[in-house]
Amino acid sequence: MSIAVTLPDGSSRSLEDGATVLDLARSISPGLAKATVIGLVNDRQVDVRHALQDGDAVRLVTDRDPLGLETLRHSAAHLMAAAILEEFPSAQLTIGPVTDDGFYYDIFMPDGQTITPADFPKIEQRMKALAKRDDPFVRCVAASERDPVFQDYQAIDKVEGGAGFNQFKREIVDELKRAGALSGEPDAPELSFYRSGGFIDLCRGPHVPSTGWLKHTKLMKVSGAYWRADASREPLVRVYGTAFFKKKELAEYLHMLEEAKKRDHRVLGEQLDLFHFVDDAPGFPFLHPKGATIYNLLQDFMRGMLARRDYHEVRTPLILSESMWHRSGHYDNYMENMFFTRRQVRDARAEDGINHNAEEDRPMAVKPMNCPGHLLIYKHRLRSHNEFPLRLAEMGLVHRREMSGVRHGLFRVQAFTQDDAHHFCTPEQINGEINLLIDFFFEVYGAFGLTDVALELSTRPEKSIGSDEMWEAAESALKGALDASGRAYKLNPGDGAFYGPKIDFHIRDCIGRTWQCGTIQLDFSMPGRFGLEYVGADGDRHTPVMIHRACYGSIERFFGIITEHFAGAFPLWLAPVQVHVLPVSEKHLEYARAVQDQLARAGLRVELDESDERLGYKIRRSALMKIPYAVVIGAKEVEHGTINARTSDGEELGELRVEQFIERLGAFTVPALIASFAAAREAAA
RNA sequence: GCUGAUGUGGCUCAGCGGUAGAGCGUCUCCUUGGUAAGGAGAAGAUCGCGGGUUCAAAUCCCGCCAUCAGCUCCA
Repeated sequence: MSIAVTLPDGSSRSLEDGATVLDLARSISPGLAKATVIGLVNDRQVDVRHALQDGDAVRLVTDRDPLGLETLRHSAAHLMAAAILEEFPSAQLTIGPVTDDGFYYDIFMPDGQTITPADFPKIEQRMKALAKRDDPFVRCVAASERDPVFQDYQAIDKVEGGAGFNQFKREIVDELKRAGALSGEPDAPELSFYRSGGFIDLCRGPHVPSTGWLKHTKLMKVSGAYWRADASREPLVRVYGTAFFKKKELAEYLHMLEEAKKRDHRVLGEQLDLFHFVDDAPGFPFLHPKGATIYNLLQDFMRGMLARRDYHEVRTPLILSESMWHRSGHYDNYMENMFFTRRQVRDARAEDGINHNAEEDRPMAVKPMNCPGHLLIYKHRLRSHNEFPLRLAEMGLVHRREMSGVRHGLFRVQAFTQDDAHHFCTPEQINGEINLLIDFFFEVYGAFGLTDVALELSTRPEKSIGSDEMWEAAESALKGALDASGRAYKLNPGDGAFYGPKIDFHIRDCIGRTWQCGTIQLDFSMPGRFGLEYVGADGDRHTPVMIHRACYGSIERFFGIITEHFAGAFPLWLAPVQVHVLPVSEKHLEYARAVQDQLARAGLRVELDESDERLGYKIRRSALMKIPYAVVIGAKEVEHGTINARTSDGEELGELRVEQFIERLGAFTVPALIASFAAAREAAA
């Protein structure tokens, strides 16, 4: 007797009757058998010991699969729960799910007991011992509450001194029973338990084959939580941990967290005097001179890139009438995130002399997006297809209300500048525009050394405007352009903008974190709502297609991202101060001023340290401010008419003439940088 | 929005019922110095905001605001 199963590539494999997922992996290769965490059988997750049936479609999930890592972490949550029960026998387990970067287990601690990070070493010790035993995770399905497994389970997770087991698991079991578990019906949900060594937990599964897989775990922190996330219910202790397949991966993750802490742009923003926030303007950054320099350079660079691609820059108002936002659909879809104006009128009859509810004949709202403004510019006169593709760009300042608790430095603010643009074109031109944009964006990110960029295609969300046909056409247009570009992309169903599907650009920084920056959104809806038209070659009027796009996304946020990416040591062209002139003593000030002048005339941003400090101190201060070059001026330099340069990380360039120094710097202005790109492209072509 | 923590000179923090402290930064003076911290002195604070308790509140209680960490659910 044998059975046949199919694999994702469509091939079929025959196996002995009763063969398991693991047997299937073994039949392919021993390496695969070792790496297989779980199986996906007919789209259902199962343990490797699950017996296959004839005709099953099987995918083997390995340690390289995100789902494999999720499974590992779920199993690690069990391991931690077992260790915690050993350490705190009266603890009652509730739920222990996986999160983005690890797992947690919510635990009820009776009698005012608690778990703190001070308990972590003991718990981790026990987890290590349990992992070392390499106990298999065994799935057991209970047929009834009298089932021995159920009885065993109750013996472990019981309320100390009490008869039954804990009320939380009881609730879950009762819910499952209501859903039909233990009913004996053929399609009833199973009431399953997982046994590993002496520990049993109620669990849907699946799990890694054995606890030996769980050697690389770490407890991270504790926080409070409530049962069922309901503040009126029992408070629980939530213990967080993380787990990886390999020791190296865990070490890298911990190192990344440490690095991220060191690079925190909010801290660097203070240290490097870039920006700050004040309580009375929550989520509204104040850019200091140095921060504003970087912000302006980011804009300059983008403008340079736009100039080579036939964009027309515009400026549109911050505030438009509310009716405009009704028409655009923002009012209905985005109201909670918008700022509205309110008219205040002096009124002697009012209690405080002000009428706060003065009637507004034209209520106004602050723009959360720039598109309506651009639509109005388009609409100002009749357009012809000969102008297409028409690309309107704007460094547009938008305001968006954010729920309290989500603001975060420059990453999540309430006012930010989008490097926004809208392309108006014919349906036939979509493909070309999308491809232009993809290359464009890659070139921009490359200028910051951000070369690891992933694309995602997001489709229609629940809350959306426009007909089914429109969405279908828009989605297939984007997909077609992406396929034609030959670049890999991931599908992200239901995550599009309310007016159209989009392509998002996720960039990976130098410590491995990813950030969504660029976006290209196709919109078949807004032009119609605003009555946009163009005269086609046929002399008839048509509705144009509109593409919304931003490359940095938010300049403020991008600023934050590169601050962390470079750890504050910005590349020369972006450094707010590029050269720091440090005279050894007052006696060399005059010559130092001449050097400063010469460097500034060459287009460098130069600062002269006139303070009455010793050289060592000036160098230290210069290096801490991460100014790329320090130029030392002493008696020798004055005499020779030279300078003595060093970099912020201590590399000495030695004594040289100012012209020689400047020559060595390469492209340090935005125009020079952009010209170097053009030269590189020509060389490649 | 929810949970927990925090809010003291420009910055980082100590003080936690009894006259507001330190370090860094700033300013002044001395020093004229060669590649990551010379010395001395001074200025600088309605202790987040508003109420309350107390003879007395930065300190205790309540509310609000802001910040930080996390969460926004089926084993």
